[in-house]
Amino acid sequence: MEKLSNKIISRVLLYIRILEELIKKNRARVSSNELAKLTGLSDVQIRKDISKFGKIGTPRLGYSTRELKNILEDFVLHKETIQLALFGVGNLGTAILKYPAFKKDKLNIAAAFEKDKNKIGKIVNGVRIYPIDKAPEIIKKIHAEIGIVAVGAQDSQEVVDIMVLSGLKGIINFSPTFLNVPKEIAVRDIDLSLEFLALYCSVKILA
Amino acid sequence: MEKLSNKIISRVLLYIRILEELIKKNRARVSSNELAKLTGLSDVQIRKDISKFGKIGTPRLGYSTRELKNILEDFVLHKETIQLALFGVGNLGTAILKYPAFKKDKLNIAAAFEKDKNKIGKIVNGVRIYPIDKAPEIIKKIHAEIGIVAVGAQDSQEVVDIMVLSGLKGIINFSPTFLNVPKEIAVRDIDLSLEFLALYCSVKILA
DNA sequence: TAGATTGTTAATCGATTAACAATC
DNA sequence: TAGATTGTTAATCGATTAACAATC
Repeated sequence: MEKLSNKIISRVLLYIRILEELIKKNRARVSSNELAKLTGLSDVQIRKDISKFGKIGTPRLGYSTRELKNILEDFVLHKETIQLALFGVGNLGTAILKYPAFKKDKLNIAAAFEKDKNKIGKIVNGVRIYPIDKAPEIIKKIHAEIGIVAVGAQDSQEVVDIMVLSGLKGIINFSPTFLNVPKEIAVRDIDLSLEFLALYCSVKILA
Repeated sequence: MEKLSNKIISRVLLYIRILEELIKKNRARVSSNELAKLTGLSDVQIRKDISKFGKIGTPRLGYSTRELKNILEDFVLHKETIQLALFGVGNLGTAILKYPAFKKDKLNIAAAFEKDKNKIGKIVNGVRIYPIDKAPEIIKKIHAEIGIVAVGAQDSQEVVDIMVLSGLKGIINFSPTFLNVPKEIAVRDIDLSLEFLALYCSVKILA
């Protein structure tokens, strides 16, 4: 099967969410037209996306919600569990820990690190908080592959250096700073600043 | 000037960030090549993006960091201040309130709403927290245009109904649920689930 | 003048949409 | 069989990259 672009994958994750809602409501079937309305995308795009996974639908009847969800999920979620390490358990870090994950067994935050001594040793949502200097040792032990930067801008580079040292292969960065990282490490920057958040909204509003 | 795509605008916001860093380090000039290294983009793309704003660079010398930053900022940030209203002051809501905004006078969270009575009346980062049922009244008073959904999945639809009622024109949704919203309201969904966060990272890692 | 870097035009690539054939 | 909906092929659109001319 041909490799899917990130764009398609992120739409597929959206389809999965919506299919779960429909299944919860005991809907057995759904048409591309209805999915279009629910997602804001076009029906053609949805059929095209789904067609990458095979001939799953039935003319006149649409798709089986359950079958479609299973097929999409099987593809999107890797076979092996990926372990993640969280750096920073402030408001943002805690929000991430508590955010619902729909397949906890495939992606798992295995440890969290903090500099605040009052938080060390605590367990938030099942995840234990360690001091930052233990990171290299613990990350190796738990085989974490991806690190999440949820510390303030002033601490982020320092934390990232430790992450690199610990052998992480990917970094999800919530800190609004430019990170110096060896290029073999994948970095995904996520910007929660008002400028970014409002971007698409306000462009549409002001257009 | 031709209208810019969201893709370009979000790169422009990145350029502004990096230019600010460079200015802080007293760098007067920067080449497209150096910006390419700092952003991970190609030098051609950077020159192409910048060329949309005019002939700003000087062959052999590159761009003036200060001039470029001012021009980009002037364009990206609208003239008028946009007021926002935040719904939900839990961990995520608090993180958003505290996240650094680089032009606070252009985008401003003017009020926050909560159902938790213990939080009502408090002020977080300069923003007062009101009970949710006051939302329609207060939103009209402060002329808020965009609302941020930072409540749990189970409360999100209820909160959104109030937002629609209050006359907001745009919604930034952090809740991992599908929202029922009249189509004249712009919705931007932001997914903080591990699946989404790890998406690009893990695809790259596992590729 | 020579060399480096910008800015632009043309080519390529990928994603979306339109049209329609296949199928239940 | 008729009608509705899927799946696919071709056309369009937009974004990126390559090549190179312009300029300091």
